[in-house]
Amino acid sequence: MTEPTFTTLVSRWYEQNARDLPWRVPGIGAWPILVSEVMLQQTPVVRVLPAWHAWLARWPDPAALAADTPAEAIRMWGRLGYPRRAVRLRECAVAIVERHGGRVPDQLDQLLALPGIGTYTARAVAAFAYGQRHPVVDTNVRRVVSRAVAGDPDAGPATTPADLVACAELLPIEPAAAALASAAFMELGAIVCTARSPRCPACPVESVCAWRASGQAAPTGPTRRPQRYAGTDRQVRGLLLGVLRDTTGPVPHQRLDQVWHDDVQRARALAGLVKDGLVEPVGEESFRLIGDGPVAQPLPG
DNA sequence: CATGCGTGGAA
DNA sequence: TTTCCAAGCAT
Repeated sequence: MTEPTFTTLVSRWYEQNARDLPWRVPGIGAWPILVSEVMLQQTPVVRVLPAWHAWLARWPDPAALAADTPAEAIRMWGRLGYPRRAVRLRECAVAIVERHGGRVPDQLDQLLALPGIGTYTARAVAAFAYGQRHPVVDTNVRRVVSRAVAGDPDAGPATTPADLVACAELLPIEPAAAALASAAFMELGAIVCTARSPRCPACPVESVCAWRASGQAAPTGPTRRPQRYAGTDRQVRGLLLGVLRDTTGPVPHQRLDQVWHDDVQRARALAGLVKDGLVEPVGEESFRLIGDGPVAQPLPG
């Protein structure tokens, strides 16, 4: 099999144009890469950068995070959004300590079995941290391949097995080159072949792009109307968690009552936070971040 | 497999 | 001002 022109063009472009992101530093280690991948799930790079530095300064390895409380993980998550990821990342650290001696596993099935690690993240860690040859398929890669190879302006809403096969066929045989190609596809989608306003004049594969060749039909908008944020349970959860995050220990429910007027919705949101393992009741009157209790004191003497 | 799950900045 | 997200995951 010959290495496709498309892949070499994108890889060369990447070598010249890649952003120098800290988790791309050679030899950075699997744990920093894993943390970056989880933080980057639905959160923009510019907001991840400071949180990533702070997180790794405090918890340089899985064992350090596993030994701390979920509440502190939620606090250090700051306002990255989707704070369940913070709790899952800590659970992931616990599992890494228990199952793998504190070292991030390098096998795809072992990675996939960790909390908060799905198809994309497992493959990203295996490829970027361990140099293995796996297709790494995120929304950027699916869009790039959909356009340049298939000629479609948009990719499907979710990654399918067919997407993995299509991407695998684009990868060089040599594992390190394959990992670089995957990073290059992602970068091209993030920087040039963006969803709404692709910068085709700056694209390294404009000359071989099927979408371009077929007249570049306009991307169609989202298939379904996205849920509005204002007034949703999501917003109320965010407000409640904001108070709990900025307070150490239990918060009386009267204080939580002030964040939202609708009793029914507020109670539902709070119950959701408890159900999701982010918050726990303390007695009859208060709530706190999960595990945000007094640390066990060593006995005197 | 369609939904729920935060956030803050760009268009 | 309102809209639309941005390197997904779990259920």
